[in-house]
Amino acid sequence: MDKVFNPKAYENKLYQMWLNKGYFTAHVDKTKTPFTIVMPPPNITGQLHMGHALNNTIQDVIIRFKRMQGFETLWLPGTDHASIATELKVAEQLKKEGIDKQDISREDFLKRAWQWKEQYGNRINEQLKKLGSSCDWSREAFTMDENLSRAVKDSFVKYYNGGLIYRGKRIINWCTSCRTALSDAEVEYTETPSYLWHIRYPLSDGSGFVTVATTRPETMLGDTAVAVNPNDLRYADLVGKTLVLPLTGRDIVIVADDYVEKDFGSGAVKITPAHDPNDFEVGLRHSLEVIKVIGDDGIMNENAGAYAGQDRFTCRKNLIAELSAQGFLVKTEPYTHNVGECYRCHTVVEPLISKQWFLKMKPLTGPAIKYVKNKKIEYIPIKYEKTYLNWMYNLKDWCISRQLIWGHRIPAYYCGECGHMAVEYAAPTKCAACGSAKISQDEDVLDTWFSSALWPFSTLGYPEKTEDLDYFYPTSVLVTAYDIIPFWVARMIFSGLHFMKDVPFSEVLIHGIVRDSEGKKMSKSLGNGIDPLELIDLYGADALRFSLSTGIAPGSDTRFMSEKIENARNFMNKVWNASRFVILNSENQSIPKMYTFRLNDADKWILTKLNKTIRAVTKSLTKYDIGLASAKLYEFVWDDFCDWYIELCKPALYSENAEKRGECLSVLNYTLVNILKLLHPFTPFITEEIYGAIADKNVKASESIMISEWPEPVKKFTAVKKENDFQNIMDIIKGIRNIRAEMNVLPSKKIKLYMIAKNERYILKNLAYIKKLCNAEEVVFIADKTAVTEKTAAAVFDFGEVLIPLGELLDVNSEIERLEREAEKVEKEIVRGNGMLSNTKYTEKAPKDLVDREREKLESNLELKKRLIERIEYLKGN
RNA sequence: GGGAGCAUAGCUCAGUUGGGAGAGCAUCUGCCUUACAAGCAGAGGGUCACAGGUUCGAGCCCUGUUGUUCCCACCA
Repeated sequence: MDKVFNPKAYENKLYQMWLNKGYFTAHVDKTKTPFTIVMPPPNITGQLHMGHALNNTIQDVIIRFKRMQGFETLWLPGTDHASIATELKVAEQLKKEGIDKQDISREDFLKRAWQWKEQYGNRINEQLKKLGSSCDWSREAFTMDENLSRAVKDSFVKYYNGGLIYRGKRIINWCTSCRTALSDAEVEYTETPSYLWHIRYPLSDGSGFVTVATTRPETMLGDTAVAVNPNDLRYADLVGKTLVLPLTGRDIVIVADDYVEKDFGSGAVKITPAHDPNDFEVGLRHSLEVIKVIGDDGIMNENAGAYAGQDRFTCRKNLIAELSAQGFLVKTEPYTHNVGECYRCHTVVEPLISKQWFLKMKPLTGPAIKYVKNKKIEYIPIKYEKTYLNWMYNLKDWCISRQLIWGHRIPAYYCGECGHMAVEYAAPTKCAACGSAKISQDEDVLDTWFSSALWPFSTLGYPEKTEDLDYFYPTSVLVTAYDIIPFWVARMIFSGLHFMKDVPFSEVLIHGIVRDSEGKKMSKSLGNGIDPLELIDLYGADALRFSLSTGIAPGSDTRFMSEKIENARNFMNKVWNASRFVILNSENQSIPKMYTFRLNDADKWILTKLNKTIRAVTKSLTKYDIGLASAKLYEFVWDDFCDWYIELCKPALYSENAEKRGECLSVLNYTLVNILKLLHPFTPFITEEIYGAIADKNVKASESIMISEWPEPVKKFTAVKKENDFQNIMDIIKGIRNIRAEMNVLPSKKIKLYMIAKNERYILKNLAYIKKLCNAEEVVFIADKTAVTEKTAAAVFDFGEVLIPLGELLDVNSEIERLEREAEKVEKEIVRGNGMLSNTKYTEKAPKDLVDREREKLESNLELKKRLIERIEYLKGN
């Protein structure tokens, strides 16, 4: 084994070994309980970033833990076709070749998109393998695979036949750059400083004017009314009259509508039904004309009169200038408001009226709310349930059609003769109404998220009734970041309930996002992203995984800091070297099986600690509290096992007694293997590599740690009391070390110790530890401190004293001061303990074992105080 | 406008059912002690944002205040 751990030497090799052995592949096995996770499918445009690394580390920790616990685990990977994102990438690629997307045929574009998929679609999966992800690649899915597309078509037709999908003209969010409709969830709002322009609309009869305010003046060309609040006395007698729309000369009517707030602005609102959702509603209520003035490309259209052909923002500028010149512009007020942008290309979204396909939300959200409220689906942490419910309550119908090429084409067919529309699973050959064969399919594709919503069951074979679907659905836990709850989690829930009549998963584990060291979101535009692959290259996949899974609390964001991964790397090195120590010492030794020999006090101590760690880690992982589990492990491995137990083992290991050596190695190997197992879900590579090198056959039951059994606590010995006793030995060691350090005794200097102890026999039994760990060469037990005439410093305990002769190194006065400080501390403890125990309410109400412990503490403190005072008196007397 | 979170050591963060405040990094001291200097031993450092309340007991539960972050809505 190398002196320093070297992940590059084994990571790829081990992953290949796992693959070859088929450990990742799940089987339908009715004798076992399934545990299933469907991976949030990364986009085929994607490259592994820290978010993926965190998300997949968490999933892999859970899956590996459950696999070792004996569940039939399936972690199902796959990728998403990412309609808009991919289409943008492909169009970009074409542009570099001088080809405009509009200029090539649908078929040619699709060919290119599939080429992209072939070329880059698998990139991220290869990167996930580097991370150690133990997913079942044999079941890998892609949202546009034939069977998944079948699920999409099937569910669309079912929704349609059930009256849940309809086609209609509504105001939708339109991206003028992607040239497609977007759902509400796909619009990102950013606060943007702009202006509120106040414009004067003259009354047709010349008797005055009404002032309206707007942030989007260019839409006034499509105004068909001005609305006021019905209770607004200022405008009461104007309702029904007409105004002349400036610059157009068109007459528009004044209507009264509750939507208008009296107190905002002038209390009069221009109404553009074609370009604003609220105005559209007003328009419906008052049967207003709908005039669309902005085209799909963001250019003013023929209805914009003189402004036709101008870009919407150029038009805005020109229009303002003209209004101002003609005296219609009353005021220009600075105004900051939220502007919607396309979540993919960040072009300002234009609300406009358009004929689109919608999925009705109300019938679907009902069950989706009920199942979550009834805890059939549990959010972890629970606070995200509110985020989800809040979103569900306020859902409007989902615009699911996209004017894109790359995606699932909508299975609606139109007759070229009579216009009859049919929504069918398979394309009809002739029109059902007129018999014509002139049938064409709807040009639109579906929102990417429509297919993502079916992921937990489409990947398992739906709509076929497959064995997989039967066995693995509902899945167990969904692991994802909170930012995707509306897009994905919510939609999977209502889709699963609707089509499968059962929840898609029973738990949703929400984690945070990885931010940079200053707490900023990592993004391409900021250039503050950190490449996980570089980190793997520098520190190893295990270090990256461990740094991502430690110090995190469920649901909260983490900052990435290089210190953190360095620390994780150091920990890996620690594990490596501790293992090296055990393995090298085990060479050519005869090692007995555990529990065939008498355990010594140090063994009992470490095994008790191991038992506690096994319980704690298992409990935390069961609750998916990855951060807590890894922290407990870290502490046990580094502090208890490495810093204490290994050191305690050295006297025995370096002794001539082969039997003792073997027994010691038995406990060392046993503890080490358990540590490796507990650590394996977090750091699979290093633990597998070390497991392979373990020589003690007694503790190695399987060929790979990955498929070994999860540790169970051993109830064989009641070591709690022993642990306390051994704590005395550790306290003695710590006390002596402290004095040595404070008195500047060189570590290499051997010292002599005098001991006065009530539990002399126990200490005697464990004396070798004290001698070794304190570098003491001689220990003399005495009955009374007066037996020592040398100048000594003292470590004082409730059970005795350790006197360390220091000769001229010792300044008696400062030793007295040191002991007095200690006595003071103890006195405080005594006052506190007395206070609590004299409070009858406490002794009555607090748990009995707690009170007992408090009593014991008080007693030992009283004893300690007594000894300290005696010691101080003694020194003063000299 | 509505909702949620956060505030703990110099920094970044943990903190289980309410039962004597923790880690890493940084700082200070001493050590290459035959697993590990990516290390070892020792030390210092906290009014758990503030003010109330519940309780025998509060970092943790309740109310309010201040600061801060995020999500949703989109009143022109």
